[in-house]
Amino acid sequence: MARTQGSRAEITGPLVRDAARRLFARHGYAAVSMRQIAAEVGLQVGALYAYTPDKQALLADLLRSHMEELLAAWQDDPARPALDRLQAFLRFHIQTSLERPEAVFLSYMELRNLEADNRAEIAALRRRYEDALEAILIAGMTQGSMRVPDSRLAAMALIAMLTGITNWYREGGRLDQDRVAAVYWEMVRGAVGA
Amino acid sequence: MARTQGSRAEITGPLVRDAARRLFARHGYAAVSMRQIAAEVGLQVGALYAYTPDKQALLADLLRSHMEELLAAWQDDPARPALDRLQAFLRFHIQTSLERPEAVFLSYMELRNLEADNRAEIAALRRRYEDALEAILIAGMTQGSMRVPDSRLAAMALIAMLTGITNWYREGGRLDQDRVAAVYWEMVRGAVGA
DNA sequence: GTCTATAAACGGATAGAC
DNA sequence: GTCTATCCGTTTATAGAC
Repeated sequence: MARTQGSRAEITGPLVRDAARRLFARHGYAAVSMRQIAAEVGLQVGALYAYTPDKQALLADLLRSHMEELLAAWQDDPARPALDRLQAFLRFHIQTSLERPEAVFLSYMELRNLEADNRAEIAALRRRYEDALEAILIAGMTQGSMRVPDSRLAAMALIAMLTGITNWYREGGRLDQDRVAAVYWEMVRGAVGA
Repeated sequence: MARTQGSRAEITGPLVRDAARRLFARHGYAAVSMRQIAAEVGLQVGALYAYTPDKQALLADLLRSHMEELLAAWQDDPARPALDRLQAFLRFHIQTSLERPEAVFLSYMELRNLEADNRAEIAALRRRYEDALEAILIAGMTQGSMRVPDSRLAAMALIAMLTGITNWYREGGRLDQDRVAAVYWEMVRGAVGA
């Protein structure tokens, strides 16, 4: 039989992280107090420190786990045609971004509020993600199915373009996710000279 | 002969705004204290309140004046070919973004820290800027020189893509501003089906 | 316009009881 | 694991002297 307290802890931990993610994304890391996070979960401040050593570690955990999940979820097959891989990347990026818009926003916006070593770690993870896209573009040029003036800049441009969707997309809006992906795919295909 | 105090005020005001812009962009609005801003300018805290009623108004002023300068500086000529207008927009957006990366960053990142009425005002200005780009895309489709699947989404996609440059561009880096503009222009042309 | 001093609230984090 | 209580530094903003 499950221990009451143990079971509670397994639930409370994720709740604390969910609340922190939501509040940090909405108001900014510095603007959110530990008291606000506690209130959102239904705890008193002191109890939060059973789940994180301090506020900074809470933010670093959110960013690190987001990037690690992203990298683990992305499945590429270098044997496939580059254009197919690019379309798969586009769908993957749009879907995960719209599933977790708060984590995406945080990862791009709150890097500056991390201490140097935490920041370097997250930046390296993000760089691996950018490299995954650039590898596809390089393959496309080698295969002759794409033509981009600079693979590094093209990767940065495409990620910025796709991530920007989270700034305006609203569930139940004019276009659903599939339609958005189709529209962006047409533009991306053109941008890479396909 | 100029009054010492009057002359000082005309200089101090902009200095306060410059310091606030720099610090807000670097650390985030909520993370920056009025004391830090004062120290940056060489004042004591109390003196800041001669230039702004409060911290919130200081941020709102920065965002509003940035957007208004942007809109005032953008000179379009609807009589020209749409592709030329689009290239002019691209050059304009890249140049102004790289000239004032801090203001650009603030305008996109700190909207959430404005009170509702201030936020609505800035959002409306930003919307006008997006509309200026969309108008060019619509003209391009009418003229038959462009083909985009959705003019609104295309405008949002292009602005996100171009603004993203501020995230990685470094003066004296691998590519200078003209080269960056040329690379992006090739991608943008493709994206709009030209 | 700028200073010093201060009010009043809020920040992160910890201690000890249960 | 959670609560209450508290420490102590910092925050925005204001008052009054110069």
